[in-house]
Amino acid sequence: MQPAAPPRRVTIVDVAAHARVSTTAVSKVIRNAYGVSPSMRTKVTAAIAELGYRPSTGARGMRGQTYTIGLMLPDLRNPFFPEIVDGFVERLADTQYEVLLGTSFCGQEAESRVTEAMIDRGMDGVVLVAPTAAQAQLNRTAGILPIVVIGRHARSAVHDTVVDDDTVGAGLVVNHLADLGHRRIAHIAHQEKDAVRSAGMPNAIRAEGYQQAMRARGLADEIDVVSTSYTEQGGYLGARQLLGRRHPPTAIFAGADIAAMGVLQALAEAGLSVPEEISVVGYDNTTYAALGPISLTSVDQAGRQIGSEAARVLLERIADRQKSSVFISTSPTLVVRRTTGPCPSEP
Amino acid sequence: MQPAAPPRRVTIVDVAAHARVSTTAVSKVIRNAYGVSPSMRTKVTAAIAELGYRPSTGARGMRGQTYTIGLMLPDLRNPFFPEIVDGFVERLADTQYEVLLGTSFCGQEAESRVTEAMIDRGMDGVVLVAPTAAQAQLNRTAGILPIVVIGRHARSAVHDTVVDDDTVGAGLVVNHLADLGHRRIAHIAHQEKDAVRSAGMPNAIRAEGYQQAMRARGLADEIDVVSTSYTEQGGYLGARQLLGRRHPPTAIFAGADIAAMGVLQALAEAGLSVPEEISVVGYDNTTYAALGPISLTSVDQAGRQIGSEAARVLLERIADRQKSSVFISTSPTLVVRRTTGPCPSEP
DNA sequence: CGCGAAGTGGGTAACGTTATACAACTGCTG
DNA sequence: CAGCAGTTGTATAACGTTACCCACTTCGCG
Repeated sequence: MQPAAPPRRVTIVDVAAHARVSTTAVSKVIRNAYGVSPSMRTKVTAAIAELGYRPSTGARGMRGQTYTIGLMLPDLRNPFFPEIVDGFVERLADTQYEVLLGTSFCGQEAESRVTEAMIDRGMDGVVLVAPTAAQAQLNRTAGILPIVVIGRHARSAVHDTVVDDDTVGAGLVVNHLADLGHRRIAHIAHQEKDAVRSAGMPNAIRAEGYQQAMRARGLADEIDVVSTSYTEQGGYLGARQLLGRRHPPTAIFAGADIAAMGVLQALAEAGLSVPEEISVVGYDNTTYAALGPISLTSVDQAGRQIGSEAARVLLERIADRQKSSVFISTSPTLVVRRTTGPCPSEP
Repeated sequence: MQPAAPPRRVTIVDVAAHARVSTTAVSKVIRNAYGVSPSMRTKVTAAIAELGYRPSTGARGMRGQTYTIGLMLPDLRNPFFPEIVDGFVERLADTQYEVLLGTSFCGQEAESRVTEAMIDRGMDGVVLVAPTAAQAQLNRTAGILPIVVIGRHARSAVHDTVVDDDTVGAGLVVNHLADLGHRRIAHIAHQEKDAVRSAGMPNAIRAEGYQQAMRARGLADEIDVVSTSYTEQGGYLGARQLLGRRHPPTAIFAGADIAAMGVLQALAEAGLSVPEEISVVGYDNTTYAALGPISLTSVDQAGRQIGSEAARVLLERIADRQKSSVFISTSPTLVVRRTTGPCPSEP
């Protein structure tokens, strides 16, 4: 006895035969195209339901749209990205579009591989979150299909961009700490291997914004940047370095929450209590920051909003590929929790 | 002046013309099919490179494979899932397959929507991580395309399954705590709305395994299960409930790390020090647990291995759809960190 | 009543790829 | 040297859908 033969999929032809109409008619109905009478619609809809028909995306793609949008994330562990995804998917919820995700695992090569894969699969549009590809490469991709770039501060004429204003975010942090009386506020930055790449990337902007804000508060002399990486390890090493200073900072602004975790660990090992002896701030307001036992003051990037805006402009561009490109900048907010407090008075 | 017309994509016909061979020949080369001479291969490969040709997945799908595999995650925030993805993708790295991700946002409806979307897109196979669909539904899907189910303990004759042995995992926790002298070991479980659904799901197995292990250690009388949910809030509420007992537990086994976060928060608020006064254990060994300031003892599910095994069996099934189904069970390990310690002596 | 416009349905030719079948050629065997 | 088995390349027909065009009906209006 053979195991049940793989049942052939129901096609538009089957539906047409069942409803005793042409395939063209069925196609019109499923596309909501012009030229179908109500009675026709009823008949066809019924046939579709009875047969459980679902259009083949592959075949559709050969003639036009696939109703599929690709969203590339650099990494699945940073809890900030799901915020973007939420906002994005929510916006697309009552459209016909489906969202499929890809991840580059923070690698250049995988990033382009995934991007190409999405193009090959006929996606109607693609969102690239914090891509590391060269701008020229992004422009080339934008020539093939509509794309939205999230998190790169460079403007492009050929694709839309959505960013969070990291300059403002860094300013929020510095002002908050300065308002608490801190002067020796240090920053832990992420050092990109490739310096050229780094320009316009969030990490560079944050470091820049930090220095700018310090100067604005008359703290130019106190500027102290340690360049490691946005990792727990990077934060740990950065903090160790800062604690070794002749005059250690009274506040540390880590460029990312994950780095702040390493900072907290280093401080705990050094026997320093937070925030009594030293304050710590992160960036991204990830779920790490919100965890009760951590309760880290952080900058919230309005990820949902970013995702939502990205979906909006992508749909607009899919509808009109000639429209001029858009640059959207959202404003971050500061979430004060329990790792920041008044500057301890000097002994 | 018109903005550059969307350049038509290079097709197999273009390659064939450029290399002065038939499209069939090109097709054979890109598929590594039988019947191509070395010289032909060289010619075609060169033409492909020169033209930058990439096959259209949609068109391929109409005749056979799409070289695409779908991986559905219930949620993007649980840091355990990326482990599975890593192992999965790694295994597929040197195949032609691309992996695209989908997420159900822990919702029944979205789960089936995404699954259907993957089927419509002609995926060659799909991996479902901790799906909530009824078993009958899973079997139906398995009739359409190869699927691997991760995390459901029920065996199926029509699809492959990979699970981590949660019974063993719960046993590791209980034994570890009992070895430390604890007797009043409580468990915080996840209560599924739909009791039927719950059977075979990891949460149910963990609770069951906990009770089994307690009995095995002669602690049957101390069994104490609080049913809330695998969320920070759930852990918090569960812990509060346990602390209100006449004889509060000296150790709490939360069924998931995220719940353990809530437990730690509740303990901190109650002024109890961990692990001196009370021990806490999580499950999943997520990145939360590994964070320095948290340092939670947890059960590691070998996510990479699960993903890797899933990829292996999926490829096998794609190669031979008639092969009999496989049930793979991996063994968890206990990662001891700083939230567990000896049972405090009674005052 | 004639005629155009609007509305409705269908026929057909793509879209880019692969599976199948087959033709042409090679080299070997008896 | 006939015959046969491999080997190598090609022609062709799908696969499921949609865009385009055309035919037919109905209706309103001069």
